[in-house]
Amino acid sequence: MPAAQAESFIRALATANPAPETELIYHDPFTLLVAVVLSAQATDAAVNRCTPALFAAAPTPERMAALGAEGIGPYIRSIGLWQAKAKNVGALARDLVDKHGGRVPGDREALEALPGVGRKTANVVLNIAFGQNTMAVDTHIFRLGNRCGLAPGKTPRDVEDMLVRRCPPDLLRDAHHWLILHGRYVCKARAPECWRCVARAFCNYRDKVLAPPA
DNA sequence: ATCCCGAGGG
DNA sequence: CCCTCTGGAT
Repeated sequence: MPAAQAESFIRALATANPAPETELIYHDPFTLLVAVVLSAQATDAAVNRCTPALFAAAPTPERMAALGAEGIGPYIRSIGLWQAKAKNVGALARDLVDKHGGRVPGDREALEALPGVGRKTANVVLNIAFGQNTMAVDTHIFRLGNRCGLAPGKTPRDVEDMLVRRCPPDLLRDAHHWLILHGRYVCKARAPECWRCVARAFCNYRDKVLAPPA
């Protein structure tokens, strides 16, 4: 996709929130980081349901580290992969206390060194909590990009670089967040809801799955 | 019954 | 590259 068209594509997606009911409820670095770690393979609703009690019990890295995997587990048993996540979050909080003065580091290298934190999670935290020019390319964005011919045959990392390069600076925050939601709730893997997609004009598959259910 | 999905490990 | 973890969605 040509540069000018890519910018239009990003602009279209960045100006419409497709799932206002699942809006991100955490914005400070620590709760955001933990919430994102818990989000893999779980619905936003499930994460938003169980995290308030968890953060009431452990609002800081110190308290979370003290809770440990055994103490964290009971709060998150309703979401997928909870055993691994409890372990990761406990170890992550321990690392924050021991290696980062109880603060969430604001650089990629340190974030990705934390247990359970990969490139995608680091990019979300860097963008939303630290205001940096990053884009988290998860499989939702990757699929959306592929269906729209954003960067045919390219790797997720290539797509990430392209989005960072093409996204107008004033739209960075919204583009990052709304792109994920579009892939997750509109341009879904199984039953995409093309009839309410703001990127229809760019999509190569729209004619095949455009109609709403009867 | 099968797919979803990010991180980590083989 | 492949596989596993797990509850939820379909």
